[in-house]
Amino acid sequence: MKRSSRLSLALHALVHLHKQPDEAITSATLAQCLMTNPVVVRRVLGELREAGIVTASKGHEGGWRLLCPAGEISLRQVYAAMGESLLIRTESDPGDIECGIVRTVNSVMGDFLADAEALLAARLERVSIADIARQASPNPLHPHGAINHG
Amino acid sequence: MKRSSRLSLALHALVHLHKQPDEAITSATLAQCLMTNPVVVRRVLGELREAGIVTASKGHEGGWRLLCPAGEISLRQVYAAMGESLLIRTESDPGDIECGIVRTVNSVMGDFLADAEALLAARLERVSIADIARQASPNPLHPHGAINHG
DNA sequence: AATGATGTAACAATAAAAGTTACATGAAAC
DNA sequence: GTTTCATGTAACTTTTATTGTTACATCATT
Repeated sequence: MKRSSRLSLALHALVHLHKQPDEAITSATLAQCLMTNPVVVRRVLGELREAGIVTASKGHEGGWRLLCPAGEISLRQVYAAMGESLLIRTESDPGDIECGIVRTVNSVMGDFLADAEALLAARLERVSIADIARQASPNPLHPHGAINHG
Repeated sequence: MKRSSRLSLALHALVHLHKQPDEAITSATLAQCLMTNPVVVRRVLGELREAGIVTASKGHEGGWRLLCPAGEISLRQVYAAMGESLLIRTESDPGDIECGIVRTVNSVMGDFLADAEALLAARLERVSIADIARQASPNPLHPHGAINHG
């Protein structure tokens, strides 16, 4: 895994959980699907658990499940749950603050980013996990659309 | 300096150049203002030079100057010149591409980010370096800022 | 020529993210 | 109640991106 891809990981995992609603999926299995480590999966899904999107059960037949239908899980919820921003912070060192120009640049960019953040959230609200799953395999009857990837 | 702050650095430098239009400012001087290193300044301003926003002259009395009035330099131009995105890339490893779900997640997020990028650019277009300079230290004598034409 | 600036390569230091190991905790099966 | 298997989490290592630094070639001006 290379970049800041926790959001991607989360979305990917959620689609898998959506596609297999009958039984819980373990971190180890998901890790194989996502080509990463079980602990990384737990870290990411742990945030989704705290946000009430998924649930985890221990022991035999344990693992992860969705807590609500995939059509009701918006990307905005997932995004918010991850506690990270799609926007890069542009602020400079606190030490620079004594310079009025730096303060203003930080302020202008801060306002701008806050604005942009709200805009992004509004757009993410419109897409659900089910939308992604649908797009991943539009027609389950067609062979290459219906493969159970993993 | 901590984070991805090249855009902030660029804006800060441009405001300084705007405020001292009579003489060129050296990388060393700017580095002091921006609390960073002369080479870093050259790297950042070098991109602005390639974008036609500033010019650099060598030798005695050399340094950096604006190529056009600060009121005509939009943050979008500066943003584009930096060749970086305010949006974090969310794609996973190329190795993951064999999985249809990963492809779809990457595709969905890619489309979304491209869309968002255009939106950000449109908003950055509306703010100029002069706007930031004005906000940093409003000039009581010239409330609208002196247009440096020629 | 001497001076003083940029341009750039090469490397070091730093910080952020992800990967890994190890183990405690809890739930279900036997 | 013991065993088994899963999560929860801490601690550490590895990797990657960014920035900082040094060094020096290049070029313009005096």
